[in-house]
Amino acid sequence: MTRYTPSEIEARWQTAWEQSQIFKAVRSASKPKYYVLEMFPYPSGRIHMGHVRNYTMGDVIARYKLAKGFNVLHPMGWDSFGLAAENAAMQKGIHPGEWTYQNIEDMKAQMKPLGFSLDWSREIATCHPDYYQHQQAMFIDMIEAGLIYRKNAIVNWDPVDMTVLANEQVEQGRGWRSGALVERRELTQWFFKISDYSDELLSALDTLENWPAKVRLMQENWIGKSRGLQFAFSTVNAPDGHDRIEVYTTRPDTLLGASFVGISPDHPIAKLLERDNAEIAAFTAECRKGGTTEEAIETAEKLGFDTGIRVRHPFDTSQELPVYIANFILMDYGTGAIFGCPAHDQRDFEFATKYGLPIIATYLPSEDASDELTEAYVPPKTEKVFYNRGFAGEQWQTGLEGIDTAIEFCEAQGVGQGVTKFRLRDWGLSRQRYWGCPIPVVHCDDCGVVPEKKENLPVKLPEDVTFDIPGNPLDRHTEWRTTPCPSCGKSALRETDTMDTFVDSSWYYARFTAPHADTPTVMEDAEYWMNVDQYIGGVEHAILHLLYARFFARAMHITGHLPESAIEPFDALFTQGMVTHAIYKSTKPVTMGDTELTFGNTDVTFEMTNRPIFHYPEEVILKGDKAFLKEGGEEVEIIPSAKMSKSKNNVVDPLNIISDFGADTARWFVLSDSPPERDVEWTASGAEAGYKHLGRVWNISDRIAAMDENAAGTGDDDLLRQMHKAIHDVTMAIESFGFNAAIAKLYAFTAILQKSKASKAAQRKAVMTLAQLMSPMTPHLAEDIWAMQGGEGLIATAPWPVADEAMMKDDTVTLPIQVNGKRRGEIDVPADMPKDEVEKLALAHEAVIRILDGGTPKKVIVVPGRIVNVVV
RNA sequence: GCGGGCGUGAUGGAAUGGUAGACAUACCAGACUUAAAAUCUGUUGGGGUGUAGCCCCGUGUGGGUUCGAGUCCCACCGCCCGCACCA
Repeated sequence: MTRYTPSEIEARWQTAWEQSQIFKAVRSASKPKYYVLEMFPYPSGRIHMGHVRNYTMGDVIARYKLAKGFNVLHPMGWDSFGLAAENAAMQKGIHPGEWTYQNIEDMKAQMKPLGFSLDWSREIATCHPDYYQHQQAMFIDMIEAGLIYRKNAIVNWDPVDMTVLANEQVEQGRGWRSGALVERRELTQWFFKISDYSDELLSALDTLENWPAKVRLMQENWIGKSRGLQFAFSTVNAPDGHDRIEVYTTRPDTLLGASFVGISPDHPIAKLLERDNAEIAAFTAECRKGGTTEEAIETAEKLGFDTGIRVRHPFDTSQELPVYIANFILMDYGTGAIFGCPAHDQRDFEFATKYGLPIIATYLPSEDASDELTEAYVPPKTEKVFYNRGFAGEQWQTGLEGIDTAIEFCEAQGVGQGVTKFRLRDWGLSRQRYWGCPIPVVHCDDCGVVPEKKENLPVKLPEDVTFDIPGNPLDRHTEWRTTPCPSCGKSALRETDTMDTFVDSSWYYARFTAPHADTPTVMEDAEYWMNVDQYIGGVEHAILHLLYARFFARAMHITGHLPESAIEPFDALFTQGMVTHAIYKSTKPVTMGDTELTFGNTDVTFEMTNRPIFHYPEEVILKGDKAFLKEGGEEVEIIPSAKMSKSKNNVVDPLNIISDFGADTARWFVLSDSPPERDVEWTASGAEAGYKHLGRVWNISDRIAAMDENAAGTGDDDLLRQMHKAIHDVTMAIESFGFNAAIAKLYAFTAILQKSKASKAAQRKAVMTLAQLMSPMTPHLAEDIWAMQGGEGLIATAPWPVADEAMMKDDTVTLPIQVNGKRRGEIDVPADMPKDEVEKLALAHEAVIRILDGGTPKKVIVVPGRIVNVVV
C-alpha cells in the first residue's frame, strides 16, 4: 500500500515547476499582470518561521492569481547591507561581504524546498554593485533635483570607542561594547527633503484604500500636520542678537496661561550661554547624555534650568516669564522653543510643580469650576469648555474654535501668524559605517562637495578592510579615500559615510521590474509591472519603510526613473503577524561560581538567587497542559506565545519541520491557526495535525483513484452542492486574506468527501476541486492528487474553479426564532418563503405562544434567510 | 511619555449588527489491537433543574445605542507593536 511521502512528492514537483518555467515572469500584452511582493529578507543566515509565514502568504496570492489567469510577477531578493554583517566581522573576523554572500547562499538553499512560486531569475542583492551603482546614480540625480542637502544632525557618540552608535547599540544610555555613557554629538550629514512632501504624503493616504486603516492612521500621526501660531516673545535681558525668542504653539488659545518659556538644550541661546556659564554648560552637558531616541527623551526625568533671562508676555508687557532650558524640548520640531502652559499640558504641569511656577487655567469644564488644578485639564479639542481666561471668540466654545479665533485675533494684533507645521523631519541618510552603499560624492579643498561623475560609478566599497578597531574602516582607508576631484581634477577625498539601508529598500520593488538593466529602471517595464498589486510584510514596517518608499517613488518620478502612475508604489498592503512559540523555563539556584555575572563591560554586577534556564522544545515533553523535561522528568514552566528568540531557546527551525513533515505541512500550519494579521503560536501538535490531515487527503485521493471507473453511488447532488459551496467560501476567504478561514472550510469539505458514498465521477470531480482549492497552500500535494486523478497538465496553471451559484442553493433554511433577542426555537422554511408567511409560522411556534401567553407581540422582525425576532 | 493595535472555552481561534464558540488542538470515552503507536467514532463554556426536556449566566471591567451587540459609541484595566542610526 502506498502512502503520503512528502519528501518524494515535493522534490518531484519542484523539479517539474523548474523545468516548465511557469513562474518566470515575461511581459505580455495578452494577459492582465499581477505583481505580488513580500518584504525581502535581511540575510541573517537562517530562515525562520516568520519568513515562512510571510512568503507562504505571498505564495498563496501568487499561485491563486496565476490560476485566475494573471501574468504574475513574484520576485525575491536580499536586503543585504546592514549592521549585523559588521558585527559578525568584529566577532568572527570574517569580511562582511563574505559573511553576507554566504548567508544568501544558505538562506536560498533553505527557501527552495518550501516550493515558492518565485521567479529566481530576477533575484537581486542590495549589497551588490549591480544594484547599488544605480542607487548612486539616482542619488546624483536627486542632488541635482534639489531633493538632497547637508546639515548638522545629532548622533549617539561613544566617547570610549570614539564611534557613532546606532540606537540599537545603546543600552540604558550606555554603549553596548564599551559600557560608556553615550553622548550626543553633532555631525554634518546628508538628508532627503522628505518634509517638502509632508502634505502630499499625507493627503495621498486617502487614495490607499487597500491599505489597513491602522497603517494609514499611524502614517498620518507620524507626519503630524498641525495648525498653530508662531510668534515671538521679546526678551528683557538676553544676550545681544537674541532680543526675540520665536515659539510655536498648537494651543494659542491658552496664551494667557503661559507661565514660562522653555528652550531646547540645542537652541542657539542655550549654546551661547553655555560658552560663558559653567553651570549652564554642566546642565546642557547633562541633557546631552543618554540616547537620541524620542522614547529616551520623553521618558527621561524632566529637567530645567532657569537661564535668568526673562521675556515679556505679548498681551501684557508688564508680565515677565522666566526662560528655562528644558531637556524635553526637541530642536528638530517647531522652533526649538515653547511656552509652557501647566494648566493644560501634563508635562508642563509636572515641570511647573517641580520648579514652583504658577499654574493658570484658561478654560474650565464649567463656569463655577475651581481654577485650582491638581492635574492638567486636557479635554478633547472637540469638547465645549468655559474660557475663564479667553481673549478671542465666545466664552463657551470648543478647543478647535478657541484655537481658530485665537490665531485670528493674534494675527489682527500683529502677534505672530498662523502656520501649518508637520512633525515629519527630513530623512537623515548618512551612516558612519562600512557595510552600506557609498555616498558618491567627493570633498575637494577648492570645489567643496562635488558629486562623482556618473561614468565613474559604481563607487565600489574597498575589499581590504579590517574591523579590529571600532569606527568606520573607510575613514582609515587613505588609498580608497583619495581620488581626483570630478570637477577640477585635483586630489580630493571621498565621502566616507554610507547610505541608510532604508534607501536600499525604498526602490527594490521598482528594480524587480527590470533587474538586470543598466539603468536603475526601464520605463517600459516599470509601466507594465508597476504598481505592486499586493505587498505583504510585518506591521513593524508600518511607518518608516513604507513612508520612505512612498517618498522615494515620488523622487524617482521627478528624476525620470518611474512613471507618474507609480508614485504610490503599493496598491494594496497586508501586514502579517509574528510566529510565536511557548518558552519552557525552569530556575536553578545560583552556585558559588556565578554569583557575579558581568554584562558587557558595563561594570554592573548582579546578585541573583535564582537563574532562569530556558529549554529547547526538543528537551521537553508535553502532558496535557503541563511540560516536563525528558531527562529527569522535572516540571517546567510554560510561558505561552512569546516572540521566537535565540536567547529564549524557543526558536523552531523550518528545516526541521520540512524534514519531519514536508514543506506543505509547514505552509499549511503557518496559515491555519490564526488570522494572518495576528500572531500565530507554533505548536508541535498543530503541525502534526496538519500533517495528518494532508495524509488523509492523499489517502482519500488514493482511494478514489482505485475505485472502479463506472462505480455508481448515492448523494452525488449533495456532494456537488457542498463542492460548489466550498469553491465559493474558499475563494472568498483567499480574496480577503482569511487564510485560516479558508483552511477551516477545507477541513470541513474534506470530512464531507471522506464520508461520501457518491459515484466515482462525482468523487473524482470533488477531490480534484479540493486539490485545486488547496493548491495555493499545499502546492506539492495538490499536484500529486491532480496527477493521480489524471488531471491535464500542472494544477498550478489549471484555471481556478468557479462556483455555480445555482448549484449552491439549499431548498430549505433553518431560521432561529428569538423573543426579545433571546433564542427560543427554530423553524425550517423554504428558502424563498415570503416574510409574512415566515412571520405567521414563527408566531405559531409553541415556544412563542407560551411566552406570549395570549398577548400580542409589539413587533416582529423577519430578516430573510437569517432570523426572526418577536418583540413583546 | 507619545502613536497604533489586540482582549471570546483548557488552548489557537470562528462569527456582512442576526442561533456565540465554526475549524483545529488538548482532555475524556469508545472501536480496532495481546499491547502500544497509527487510524476511526463520539463527548466537552459555567450553573440550575422535574435530565431525550426546560431555565439562568457567559466574548477583559463598567456604562450607552439597538427589536437584537463579541461586533458600534464612551470610560477604565491588561497585553503587544512602533518611536526616525535594527531591519
